[in-house]
Amino acid sequence: MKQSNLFTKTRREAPKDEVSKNAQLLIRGGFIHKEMAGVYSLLPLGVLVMNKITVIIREEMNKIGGQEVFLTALQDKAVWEKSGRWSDKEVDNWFKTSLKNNTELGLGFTHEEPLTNLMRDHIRSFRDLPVYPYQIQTKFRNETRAKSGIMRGREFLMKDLYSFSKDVAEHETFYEKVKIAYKNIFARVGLGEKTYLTYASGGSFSKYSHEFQTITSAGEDTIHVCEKCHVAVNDEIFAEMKKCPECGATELKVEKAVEVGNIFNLGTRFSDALELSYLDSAGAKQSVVMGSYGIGPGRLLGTIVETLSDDNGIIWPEEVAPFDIHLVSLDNGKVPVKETVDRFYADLTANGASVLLDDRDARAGEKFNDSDLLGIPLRIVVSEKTMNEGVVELKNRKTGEVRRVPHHQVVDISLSTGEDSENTA
RNA sequence: CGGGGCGUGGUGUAACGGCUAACAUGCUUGACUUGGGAUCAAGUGACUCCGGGUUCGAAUCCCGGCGCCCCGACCA
Repeated sequence: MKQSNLFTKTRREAPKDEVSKNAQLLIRGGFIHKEMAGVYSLLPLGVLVMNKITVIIREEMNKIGGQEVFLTALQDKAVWEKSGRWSDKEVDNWFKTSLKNNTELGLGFTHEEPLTNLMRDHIRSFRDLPVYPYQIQTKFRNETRAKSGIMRGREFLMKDLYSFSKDVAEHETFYEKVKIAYKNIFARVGLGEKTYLTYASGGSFSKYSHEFQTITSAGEDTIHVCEKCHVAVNDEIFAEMKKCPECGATELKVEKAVEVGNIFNLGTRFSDALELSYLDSAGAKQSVVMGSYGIGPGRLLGTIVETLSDDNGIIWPEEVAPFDIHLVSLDNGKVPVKETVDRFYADLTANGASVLLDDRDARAGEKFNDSDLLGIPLRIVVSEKTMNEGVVELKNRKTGEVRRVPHHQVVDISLSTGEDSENTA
């Protein structure tokens, strides 16, 4: 798209009430708008990135048998009373409201109960299992303190996958598959290196649960990292575990980290409470074994910015960047820059690249600064200078590497540059 | 929810209880420019968060409300 058509503006300074790097850069670049504390709207650029993230998540979920559903935000009190989680004593971050006739409703902070209840319509026999529905939608939590920009809000996008299995063995097989799917997701969004499978307290049904923690000073959690095994132990259980659960090493590195995903064994907690059962091949009634697997796409977005930016702005990984290429036109009217840029735009787009064309009537410095701030992986500059040499300038946002490429090779080289970095991500 | 800090043009800041609330940036117009937010000129833009109070006089002091940030507690 043409940058002159983009209604959002970049700004030099972040609002003073934003301290976190993720919100500062995302606001300065025009990706998000703060509505109130802990509540952010996505602007066009933010939507582009968020869609990239959710597409990756969907692909990986579908690959392991996930089936997407879309559940309601308004929640039925009666369903939650069955599991005992309607009470404010059990769950203190409910947003609750009511109908005109005073019937109480909740705004979903999670969806175990309604989904389990819904699945009763579809699970009768062992032949109906296993099944893996998932959802990507807004959750509401009345946090006593929103903080860290978009990392901990009161309204946020969440992906939750739920597994319904015949027995513990079947559940555990799937649980391991999710671990791999999650690793794929974090690698694809550019956080693979810094994200650790982390052992954490498990609740009532298993000794441990697993979190995925990304190392960043903006994180709220403390983890003990085993570099050798690329796993970590959450501080909350480290006193008891004392070592790497995989190699037994006791000298672990203490890091601040943010929880970007978690996988949970739910056992039969919800299936029993909501009477979700099936008949086995012998005709006997059995409890369904459940698991839940969350990733917060919004928190992921914040974490990417938090960990992959530099002093000049954001550095988007290839797969989540709002555009593949930032085509910057420096047109002084002396040589036909515009015609050339338009041709590259058409050619690149025709070959499948998404391109943001900076066609604004602005000075080079402003355009370069904006380009760095927006963080599109590849910048192509066309100016009088490059025109006179019959080349364009390609600059890699991440490495800073600059190459001059003859006009006839621009499309090929630009597209392959993207693929290269994708493979090494 | 406990503690602390803060609310001034769109944004970032300044202003002893006392002149027309200042500066930068943004935005508009023009000039000159065209490879890292250049320069010059002229404009635009604020009931100083809201409501009370003290005072001859309040952005400034006091009370209440609302909002925002930070630390802690909490976080399926």
